[in-house]
Parts: sequence; structure tokens; C-alpha cells
Amino acid sequence: MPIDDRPDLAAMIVPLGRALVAAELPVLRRHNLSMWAYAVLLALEEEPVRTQSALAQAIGADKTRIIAVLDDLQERGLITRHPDPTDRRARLLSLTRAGRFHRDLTQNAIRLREDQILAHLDPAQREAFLAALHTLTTLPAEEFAPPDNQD
Amino acid sequence: MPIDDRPDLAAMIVPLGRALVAAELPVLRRHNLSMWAYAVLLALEEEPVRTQSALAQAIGADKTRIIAVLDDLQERGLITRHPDPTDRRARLLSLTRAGRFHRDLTQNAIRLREDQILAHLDPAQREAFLAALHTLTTLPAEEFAPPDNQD
DNA sequence: TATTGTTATACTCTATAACTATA
DNA sequence: TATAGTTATAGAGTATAACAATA
Repeated sequence: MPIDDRPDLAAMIVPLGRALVAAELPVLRRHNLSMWAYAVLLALEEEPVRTQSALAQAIGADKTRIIAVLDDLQERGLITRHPDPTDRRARLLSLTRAGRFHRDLTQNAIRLREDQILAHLDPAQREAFLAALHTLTTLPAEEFAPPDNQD
Repeated sequence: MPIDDRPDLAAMIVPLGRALVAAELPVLRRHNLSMWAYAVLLALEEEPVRTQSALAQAIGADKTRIIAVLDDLQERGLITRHPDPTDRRARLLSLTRAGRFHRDLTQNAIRLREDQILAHLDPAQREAFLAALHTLTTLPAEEFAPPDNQD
């Protein structure tokens, strides 16, 4: 009765995500970063962010969720948090040089770990896998919304 | 400084998993199943399971986590839960005919939903993606454990 | 004494509501 | 009044500890 004989997509992806996180948490711990702190450093790398709410949304967190994270990163000199002169309610967030350095160091270690896992795929498969992942993750959210015709 | 220019693997897979779950929860809800209940029905399909602990472990849950789920499925006549005659501490778990039917119905709906999402990949990419996923998810847990050489 | 299943409890994570300071 | 950030509170989900039945 099933359409084809593959396991459910989510039944593969979700456990794989859990396993990846479990594999990477020790790396982050050695670099004194929580998963959220690492996500913040990655999100700030692209460009400085103008509000904490926007940053939170960008990494899929609640705005209240990241406040303690930002406090800690600021205290450690990895990010700066200045009131926006044009609207002093908002906080301009950016990486310090130390923050950028620490982020690169950590990301290299994370990538090494991921490359060890990806080494189980032959090069062609690996390329296709990463390409497909990229395609799916950059899909607009509407593509995941339920269609009008339910079921 | 990064090794290559792909985004972090976990940074793609975890959000993709979340998006998939969000896309599939409405389907499950229409079939009156929670994600855990659906996982239980899928795990029981393969073969009857001899203990609840084994079942819990198979789907990545705590043994205490699934008790209420089993209570509900049993009450609805979708599974049976009999004491093992050879060791009356254990409970033999299996699907009823109604359970199997309901599972197939639900899984078909889930697969349809997933196929809509996978339709964004061209056929070759889609095949490679599923094959790679299968390879990675069937990897023994040790492959995800940290290597001796830390960092 | 050890194990299966169960219940009760505590803990973690996350979201909600209420507050302040700016606008 | 509306919004950004913050704090305090409550809720969901999960794991831990304690218990009863069986081995």
C-alpha cells in the first residue's frame, strides 16, 4: 500500500539531526559555546543585525530565548551590543574581532567533525546530498505549508 | 578559513527536520495520531516487539515517555499489549488489524505530503538524496561518536 | 538481587505575560 | 499608542527517582 519502499523522510532526517547535534555538542563544549551561542555567532557573521528580535527570528528562536546568550557573549567580548543612535530602543549587534576569530575556530572544528561523517558517502553522493539539502532548506516556507486539498 | 563554502550540515538538517515535522503534524492530527503514536505504529509494523523498553529505545524515546501513548493506542484498539507467558514482567506488543489499517492510511497521507516537498528536487537529485540519507541514518552510532583525537 | 512496567517528581526548554524605556 | 528589550511566570516536554510485580 505504501507508495514506495523508502522510510518516511522525517523518520530519517529528524534522528539524523539529533545524531549530528549529539556529535557536535562536545566540539562546541570544548569551545565554550552552547548551540544557541554558536547559532548567534554564525548569524552575525553575515552582516551586523539591527535588532535582537530579527536575530532571534533568523535562528529560529524566541526573542526572550537569546537574551542570556547575548549577555554572556557580550561579557566575554565576542559581540558588541550598542543602542542604535537613530532609535535607541534597538540594539545594533555585531561580532568583535575576537568573536570572529572564535567563530572561525569553532566552525572549522565543527566542519572537520561533519566531514568525518560525510566521508561515509562517496564524493558524488556527497555532492548530490549537500546540493539537495541546500535546495530544500532554501525553499520558501509556503512550500511546506499544507496544500488546499487536504489529505 | 572555513574548509569549504557549504553551510554547516546540522544548520541545514535540523531546521529541515523541524519544517518537515511542522508540515506533517496537520496530517497526523487529521488521523488522530501524535508524532509519538505514529512512531509507535511504524515501529510495530516491522515485527511484534517483546518489551516496551525495546520499543521506546527503537524510536528514540524514554520508556516512561511512551506509556501514555501505548495506553491510548490500546484503548482505541490499534495495538494489543499482552503479558509475555514466558516472562510475565514483559508486555508483548503488536498491531491489531485496525492498527495496521490505520497506520497504512496515515503513512500514505504522510508520503503524499513528503512527495510534494521532494518534488522540488529533480529525479536524479531526489534519488541521490534519499540514498545518502539512508546511508547516513543506518550508520552505526559509533560513527557519530567523537574520535579519540579531539578537535 | 535484578528487571519490566508504572507512577510521581524534578528538571530543562520554551513560550506568554507583564514591565521599562524609548518613540 | 506602539515597539525593542528585559524580567518573571507558566507551560510543555523530557528525564530521574521511587515503587510494585515478577523473575
